[in-house]
Amino acid sequence: MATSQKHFKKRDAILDYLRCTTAHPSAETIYTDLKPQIPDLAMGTVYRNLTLFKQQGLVSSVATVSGVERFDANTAPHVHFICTDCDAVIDLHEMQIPVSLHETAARCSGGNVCSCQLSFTGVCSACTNSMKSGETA
Amino acid sequence: MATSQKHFKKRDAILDYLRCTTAHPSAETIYTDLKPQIPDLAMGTVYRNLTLFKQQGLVSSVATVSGVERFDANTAPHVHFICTDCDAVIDLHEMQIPVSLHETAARCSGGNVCSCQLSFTGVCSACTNSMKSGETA
DNA sequence: ATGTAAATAAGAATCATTCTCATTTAGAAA
DNA sequence: TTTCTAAATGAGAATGATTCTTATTTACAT
Repeated sequence: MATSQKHFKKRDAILDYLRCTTAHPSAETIYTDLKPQIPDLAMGTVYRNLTLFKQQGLVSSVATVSGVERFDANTAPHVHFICTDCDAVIDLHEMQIPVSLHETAARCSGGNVCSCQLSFTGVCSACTNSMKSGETA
Repeated sequence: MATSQKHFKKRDAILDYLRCTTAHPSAETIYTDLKPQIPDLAMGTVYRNLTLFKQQGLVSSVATVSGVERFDANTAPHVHFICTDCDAVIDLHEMQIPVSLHETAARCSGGNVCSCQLSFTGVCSACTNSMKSGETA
């Protein structure tokens, strides 16, 4: 369980779900996937806890894809690839964001930098391949 | 005027507005700012043309800040600073996105990369200063 | 047992965005 | 100049994601 033992069943389930996936799910995906195990889960609970996790720094919002916010329990800065075809948000593990960028940004902006996002948009390998083999959209 | 001379008065006004600002406005800001000059402008027209511009590659969506999409007529890849306090989206001109990153992303993802976004989140210099001098939020 | 404060369910409310459809417009054709 | 046509638009309805409200439930402390 993620936090204490008190009355945080749903909260813990949501955080655990996020910690066990690299799919960068939306609130609705989290809800849909947890609903069978937790039949009395409500969408409001998912949103409320996601907001809380963001405030606590346990979860970050990595992108808004097709108007839908996507979440990640991996709050370390890392690089994402966003597919415009299937809306997948994929980690690019091999790529690193140079720490120096952070400092440069702070200097250039004159403000306080607290996070950084680098993302590439395009068509993922799966979609590229299915297009080649002529599947219907 | 931005395109031809036909019946694109509103369209051209929207594109010109975007080309003359570095504020990365939302659809609503565009609407509000143009409304005095173009009293019969409708929100639908702003959204419709923004969608068109995106398809044409004339404008890109640079971020979603507090649930609102922000637009930029500068489609060259560049770095942004997003203020969590005042929702400003500010260009960091001095910073460059290395072209090599693009190629690395294509290789790592195995897909086709078509655009890239690097943004830093934090509190901008203006907000940092007004906090120091103790203004009310 | 009872009280209390936090967590939740349910659904209403909000807000950004998209859609529909009737109207207007600019240019082409007659 | 009229008429025609296709694209652009205005107005407002519809949609969909997210937030809010309120009553209820829960877990723990008393």
